[in-house]
Amino acid sequence: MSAAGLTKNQALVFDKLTTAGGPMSAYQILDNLRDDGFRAPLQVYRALDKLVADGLVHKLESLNAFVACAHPEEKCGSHGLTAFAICNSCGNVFEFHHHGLEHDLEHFLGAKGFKPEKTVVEIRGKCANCA
Amino acid sequence: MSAAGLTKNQALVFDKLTTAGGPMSAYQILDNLRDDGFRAPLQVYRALDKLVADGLVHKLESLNAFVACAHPEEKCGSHGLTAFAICNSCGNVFEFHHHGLEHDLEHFLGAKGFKPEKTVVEIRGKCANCA
DNA sequence: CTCAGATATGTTATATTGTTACAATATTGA
DNA sequence: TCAATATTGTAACAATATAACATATCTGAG
Repeated sequence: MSAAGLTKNQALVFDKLTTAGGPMSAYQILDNLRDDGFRAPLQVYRALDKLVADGLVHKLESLNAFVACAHPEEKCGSHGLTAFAICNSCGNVFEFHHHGLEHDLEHFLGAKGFKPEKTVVEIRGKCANCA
Repeated sequence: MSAAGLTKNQALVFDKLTTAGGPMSAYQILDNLRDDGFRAPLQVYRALDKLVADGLVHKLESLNAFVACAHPEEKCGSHGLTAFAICNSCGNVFEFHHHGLEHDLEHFLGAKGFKPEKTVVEIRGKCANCA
């Protein structure tokens, strides 16, 4: 399916991530799109850049991997900071949003004159199934 | 100087990071320790593994870099979640701790049965000097 | 002391992640 | 139509990290 306004490569990458339902590295995506004509990492990274900029995909910094947004219909970022709980056992990623967190951080950092642009919150641990 | 209980390589890496006063990539550390006999990345990564495990050094996931703990005297982790404000302009890193944040996250995730093991909080933005 | 186990270090090669530079193609609108 | 723009293709490379194995050093039991 894939959201509107995406180019062919962007749609391919987005579909692959959405179908996977979990995080994939750029090179996993590349390997999975060989049959669709993908040959070089740049094809993946360029698509990811756009998808991340649009909030359709998130980068997991502690994993160097990418995951489809859990609710691409709403503009991600409009409902508080985006955070991820990542299970170290099964690899499942749970995306959530937390206004309190965002307010706390803004208040704390605002007092120091720091202007946040992008906030990374990733909690690594064990999910309910693996605990 | 360097804390007690460190081996030669660990002390060299720790001193280098402490002296730098800011984040360094593993390969920057390697290059800076050539004169001390460092030849291969593994020498750096092994030292970093120990230093990070001991809480003397933190890894900045969004930067793939490492920084000396701002207060190695106290065991890091005993005073709330460790977080970093990272200036996108000057590269300065401000380490801070926030109990509220930690409680919020624990409460929120605990309700979902998720057991946190390590939490990454990195706020990228502009510091007071660069804003 | 001494020597065996454990720890730390050294070295080479390789895997993984990400970017630069440039060429070709496709799209769009005046 | 055709020129400007956006997108895609390709090759080479840079940066980050680990695997596998060899050597050296340290430490404690005998």
